[in-house]
Amino acid sequence: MASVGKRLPRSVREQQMLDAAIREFAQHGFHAANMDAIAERAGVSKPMVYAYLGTKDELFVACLRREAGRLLEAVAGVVDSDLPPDQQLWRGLRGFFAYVGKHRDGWAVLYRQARSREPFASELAAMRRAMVEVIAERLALALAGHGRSVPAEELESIALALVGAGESLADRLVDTPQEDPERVATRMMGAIWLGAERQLHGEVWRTHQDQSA
Amino acid sequence: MASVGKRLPRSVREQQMLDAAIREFAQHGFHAANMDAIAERAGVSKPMVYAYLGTKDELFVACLRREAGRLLEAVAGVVDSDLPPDQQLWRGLRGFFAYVGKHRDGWAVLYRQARSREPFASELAAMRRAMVEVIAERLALALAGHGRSVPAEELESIALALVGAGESLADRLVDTPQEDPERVATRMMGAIWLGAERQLHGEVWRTHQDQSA
Amino acid sequence: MASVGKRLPRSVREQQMLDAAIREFAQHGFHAANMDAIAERAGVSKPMVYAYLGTKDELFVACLRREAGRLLEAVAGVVDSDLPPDQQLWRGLRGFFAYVGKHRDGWAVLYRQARSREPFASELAAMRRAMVEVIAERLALALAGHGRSVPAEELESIALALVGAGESLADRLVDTPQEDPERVATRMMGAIWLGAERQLHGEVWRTHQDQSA
Amino acid sequence: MASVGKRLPRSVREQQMLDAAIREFAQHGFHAANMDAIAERAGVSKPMVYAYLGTKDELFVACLRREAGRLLEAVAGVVDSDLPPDQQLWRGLRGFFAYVGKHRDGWAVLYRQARSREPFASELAAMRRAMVEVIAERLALALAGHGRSVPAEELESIALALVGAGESLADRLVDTPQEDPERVATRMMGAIWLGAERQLHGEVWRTHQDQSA
DNA sequence: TATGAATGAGTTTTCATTCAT
DNA sequence: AATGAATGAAAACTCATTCAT
Repeated sequence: MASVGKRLPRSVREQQMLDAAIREFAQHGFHAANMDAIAERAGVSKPMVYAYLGTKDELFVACLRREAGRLLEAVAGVVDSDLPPDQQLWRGLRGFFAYVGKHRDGWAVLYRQARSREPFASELAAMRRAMVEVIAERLALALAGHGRSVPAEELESIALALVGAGESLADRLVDTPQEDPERVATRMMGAIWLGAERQLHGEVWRTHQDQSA
Repeated sequence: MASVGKRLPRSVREQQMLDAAIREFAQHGFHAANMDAIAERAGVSKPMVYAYLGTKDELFVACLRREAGRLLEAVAGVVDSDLPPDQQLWRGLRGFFAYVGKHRDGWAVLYRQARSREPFASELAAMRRAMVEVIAERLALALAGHGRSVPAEELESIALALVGAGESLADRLVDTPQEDPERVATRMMGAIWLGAERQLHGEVWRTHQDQSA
Repeated sequence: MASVGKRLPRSVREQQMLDAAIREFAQHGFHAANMDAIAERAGVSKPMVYAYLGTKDELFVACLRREAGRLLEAVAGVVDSDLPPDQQLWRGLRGFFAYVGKHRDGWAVLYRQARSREPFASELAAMRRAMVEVIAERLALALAGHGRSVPAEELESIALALVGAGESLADRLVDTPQEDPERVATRMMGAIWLGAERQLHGEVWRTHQDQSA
Repeated sequence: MASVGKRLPRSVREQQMLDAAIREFAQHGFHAANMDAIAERAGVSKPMVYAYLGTKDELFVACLRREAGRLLEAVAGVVDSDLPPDQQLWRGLRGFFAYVGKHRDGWAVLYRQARSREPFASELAAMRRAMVEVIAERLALALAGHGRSVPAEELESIALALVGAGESLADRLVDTPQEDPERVATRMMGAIWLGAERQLHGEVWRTHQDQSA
């Protein structure tokens, strides 16, 4: 259906299958996704899918990995570790939202699926932790540059909140065709960075803080 | 198994079933959850479950609603709309994390499940939107109190980021037994509010902002 | 198909299913046997089979066990351990062949199937070993009664040969409708016992034995 | 994998394939045996297997035939029809067990497998019948040499029992690496021949025989 | 000669769901 | 009110077998 040509080399077919699978997974969710449907979308018989990409689980993981890789490239390609931290953050976010906005069927949706379904959740959780680590580290570097330091736990919470906020905005971006990735990135910088910066400069929010101080 | 089929009144039975269902859903996820298992956990035969709570989907929705209701109560019970906005936020967050921390099998898990699975996703999305609205509104009120205003879109993004950050931290809270809800709430205030406040006071983050200013 | 009645108690249905399964297995062999066909033969839907008797493997084992039990009863019921060993052997054989002859679809065929297919083979091998042990023991007792003894290994080989001969004759019995179980038993006694007796009396066959001695 | 696709002559390739197939069949049984695996073991692509040896069934039969032929040679090569019957039997058995002991994969797998699986069973049954005939004939000749005769049916039963005992011992031989073929053959002669001889000499076992006589 | 690519057809197994009692 | 008995429907996965190159 998707293609007419027969007898293509393996690498090509695999990409077709991944494309098909990603669409199907994105549309119906992991469970409701149907191996028959995936095969049909790819213009291939089911056994080919199994032969090339294995089990449904394995196939899903393959999709996840391909999309994660692409996203990573898209982000890594625009972040330069010599820049000041807020510029890094900004570029990273812009790259991230741009990618998500461009591939509305890709990463973000799979990610949603995977987060709640073992055995993918664990794998994803690891990726996520890695990303949180990276961000926390950048923040620590930025602090060090200002001669300050903040407890690691604190930093991780900031990073985690940041990631969560990013996911949340990405979700909306995916579901809202007219939304502009660049604007989303800008807003997120506004919502997050300004506060993070204050924290990094030593300000603390306290239950009974004196607001005017 | 859980109880000895004692000819209980309908409302009690229903609660038992919901308890059982929530555990099962939390443990295995919506799809892998098994109606047989739920019935057994509830100490009831399957037809009873169907008679009282309907289809698997309906049952899940019932679970969702009960937990959402309880969470809402928990939060609404501690927020007083006469307080200054940051205090409202703080109390709301504390209530939220406290509830999530106490019912690790409840809301957060169902929520995770539901977000990626139609037809629940839409319903959840609605709840979520409502919550974002509420928060955005509070922020607007606070601003008005300071004689300022910010475009509605901006406010919603802030609120959305806030909600996302909250979910993210709640997720970790659920998965991390030793984590203390109070501390999580405090950190979140730090990570978010400080920044939101700056935004609310008119500061803006810009691509080429002058960092030293 | 086999029955018309609906809504029968579990125990009855289980027997019907076992009957059906045994026929199917006997007719087509384990692998080629078809769960659909078994269900149909039993006049039941497939899920019932799975619900009551489990997996194809488990079902086969259940068949095996039922038939083994019946055979055992049939044999044990006619052997009296107070009789002299040759009488025990004779009665055991007669019971065995009689049973096999009467249930040509039952034990012998399943046994054939099972011997070559893991994971049943191991289980069967155990039964077989047990039977060989029992026979070897009887032989040892008989010898002791005559004040003689023979190395255990030797005895086991005799017993094993005996069992093999029995299986062989049983196989033919199953495939040869006109054959008479009683006659088969008699012949086997002739072919085996006369020789065993000589061995038990101390005679030995040797490569270069003097035949006239 | 086994060899490096060297453009070998057909006959060689065929033998390699048969070797591979026999191993696979022996290891997994006919059904579970996998054509892919066989091809891989043979270091050849699947279409080659089909081109040279045909269908899975045909391939199995080919294996069967090759092994049967070799076994036959091994036995026929050592039996001299001028020898006295017990010597013929002895040599035959020794040859048989020696072969089985040396080619554990061939015998066990093929023969064991084939006995329970149509359409091979019939073919095997024929071989078996032939062998029983041959043995019965030898026995008849031996009897004639002594001026005696025994009903054909009787002889066949003896032969059949003999074959069964042989198979049984062969099976154990296959499963018991430390067992010595020569010893097995000796024991079988002891267990079987002594009795057969008595029968051939006119003794009969009877239900109520006088044991002391 | 030799093979990577491709598939039709079938199997076991599982579940949500509903009668009949 | 309550349940054991029963099933329709579907989904994942496998394999022997054959083209097209």
